[in-house]
Amino acid sequence: MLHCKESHGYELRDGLSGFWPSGDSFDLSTVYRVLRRLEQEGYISSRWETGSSGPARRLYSLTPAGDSYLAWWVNDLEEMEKLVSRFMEAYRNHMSKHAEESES
Amino acid sequence: MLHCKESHGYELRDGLSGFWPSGDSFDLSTVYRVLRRLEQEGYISSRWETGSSGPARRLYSLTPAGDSYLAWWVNDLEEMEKLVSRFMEAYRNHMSKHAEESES
DNA sequence: TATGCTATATGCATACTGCATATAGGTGCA
DNA sequence: TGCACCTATATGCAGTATGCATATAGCATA
Repeated sequence: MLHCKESHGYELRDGLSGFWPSGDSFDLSTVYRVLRRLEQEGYISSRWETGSSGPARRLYSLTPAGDSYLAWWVNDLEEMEKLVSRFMEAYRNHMSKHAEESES
Repeated sequence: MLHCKESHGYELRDGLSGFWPSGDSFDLSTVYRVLRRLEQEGYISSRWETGSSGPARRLYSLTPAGDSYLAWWVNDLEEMEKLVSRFMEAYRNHMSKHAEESES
């Protein structure tokens, strides 16, 4: 999301909700803590926005290091996807054999 | 794996390694602790096997509750797979648009 | 002026992880 | 026999992540 545009914690949580089933999402405190950690590690940077309506917002944006980190992270997630699909294949394979044995 | 046949911690770790990339797998202590927890929760049960070669083994097998739990767990994992693939689609979509904009 | 929404932040108890370490039986070999 | 090594289970500890509760505060609107 930060690769698309700079944003703040509250808004990011709302955006994340779209990926979750039936409304539940990250706890807000987790979102803020992840943002703090990513900033400490240099992957994102923040500035305060006071002009808009409502209380002040801490706007985060991706740094070049964050850009690289995102690419690495997505790659890692793809590895995890493969791992899960290897398991699912083994599981379905075993279960169908198991069903055949029960039949006979 | 326990749905296939009863087994012990050391062996389960070896079996798990097959799913991981390039040899790395769960830490053994994690395996043992997960087994203990699953037994406490009633999803698996154990018995000691002393007859075979080497030190005594604690053989675990799936209980009926564990069977149901496995089905639930796989279903949950499928939900997670969908979540990840929703993200990956959004990510690739955004990245390809981003590349187009850089071109023009 | 009081209620509620937006927004950020911290405290706390609980839980999981990796790494190190303890323990102990068995196996092979000099 | 003695010793090194492998199998097997288990615990301690520090670091880290999580959910829930709570604090704080600005702004909107009735």
